[in-house]
Amino acid sequence: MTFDLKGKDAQSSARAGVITTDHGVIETPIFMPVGTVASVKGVHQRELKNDINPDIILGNTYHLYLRPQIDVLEKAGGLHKFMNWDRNILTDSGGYQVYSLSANRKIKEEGVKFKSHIDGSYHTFTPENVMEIQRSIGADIIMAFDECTPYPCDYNYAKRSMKMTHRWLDRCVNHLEKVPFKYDYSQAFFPIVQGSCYKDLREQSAEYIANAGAVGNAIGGLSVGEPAEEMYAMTEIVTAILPEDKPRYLMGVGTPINILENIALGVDMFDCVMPTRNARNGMLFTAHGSINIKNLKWRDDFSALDEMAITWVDTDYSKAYVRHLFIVNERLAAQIATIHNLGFYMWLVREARKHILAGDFRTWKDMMVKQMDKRL
RNA sequence: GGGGAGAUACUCAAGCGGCCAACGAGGGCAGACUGUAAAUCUGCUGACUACGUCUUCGCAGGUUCGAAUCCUGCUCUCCCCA
Repeated sequence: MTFDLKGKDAQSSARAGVITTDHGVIETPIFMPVGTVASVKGVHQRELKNDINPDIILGNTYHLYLRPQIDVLEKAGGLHKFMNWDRNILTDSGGYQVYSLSANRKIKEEGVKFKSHIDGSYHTFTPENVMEIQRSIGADIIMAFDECTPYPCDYNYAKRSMKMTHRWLDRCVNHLEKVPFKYDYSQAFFPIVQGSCYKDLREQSAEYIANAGAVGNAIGGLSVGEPAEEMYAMTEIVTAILPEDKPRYLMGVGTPINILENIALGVDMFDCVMPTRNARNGMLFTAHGSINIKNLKWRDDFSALDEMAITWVDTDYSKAYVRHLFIVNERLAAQIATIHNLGFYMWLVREARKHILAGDFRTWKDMMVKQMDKRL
């Protein structure tokens, strides 16, 4: 994997670059749609490719390990072939499940013991076996096994957890050297900065991760309930320390505004379930803020779903019709909303890239944030 | 014509003397959702001059300190027999 910086914003720390892998190029800043269990929920791969057109999507180690299980992915020839996606894939390591499934797991130095939410069976994830699993899944970018700490998080716990995540990182790196690529393309490995919302811990962690010398670096443990200002403060501290010539991935972020603000702080990659999950729940993101299309006020509004017409669903369907589909619980509602939301997120980061290259990102970003902050 | 069952809020449906403005489900309205245990979850859903007051459980009377709940009559619905 390589990363070439193509330009920097004249008004902020935003950058535009190109990541190149064996599955193609990724123009940054990028938003990566989340496809946890080998599917970006609600859209066909053909729609994803043709209408939304992301350079890279996400998969999840924990969920794919449980179903369809690793032997199936190996027999299929890797996740790309299994799901018929020939562009880039990044897999999260299961570190987020350490946080989100906290009721069903136990953390030890050796690793994390999970109780499967599907059949109650017990499974242990260690830095070592997570690396092996990710080799078998075969994503282009694989993530270190970490602990995503909750918010708020006691300082001493955050510090201990961060240090364990660092030790786990060393174990991931050491073990990865012993496990060759399983398919005919290479994989890049990203370590993850932790440290909760503590400035000194974030600095320590960013330095530790920077010293690991990876081809790309991630910031984890944010967007877990902290105020946006704290998130930005942490990102700013970390991006100042992480190497400039490597892509920076802010995990799990976020709202359209979160993304623009973090691009301004020097983040290159984002992923979030928000455009897909919220689409299924009737929330549409637009350049003028988000709307709940299920609300009564759209009942007889026959105007285009979104005048911006970023994707074809925006003009093929009216607000009243899509509201009706949600009200009568038609699956088509979720499909239309998902294409719309992902289309909007992709538009947002592409537009950001243009403005970075033009040198006026900050001005554009401030205008967009102001515009999206007020609801329709 | 005879016998039986039943009428409860927008709908379905509990309740069968006081803890009932009335369980539950649906529907309706609104909110939440940030490396997906989420096509999910939460709240509200008789009226109002709203920590209280008022009008509700087919209709009209009655019994009782007190009735959606008991009694009488009426209206309507459904089932069985002729």
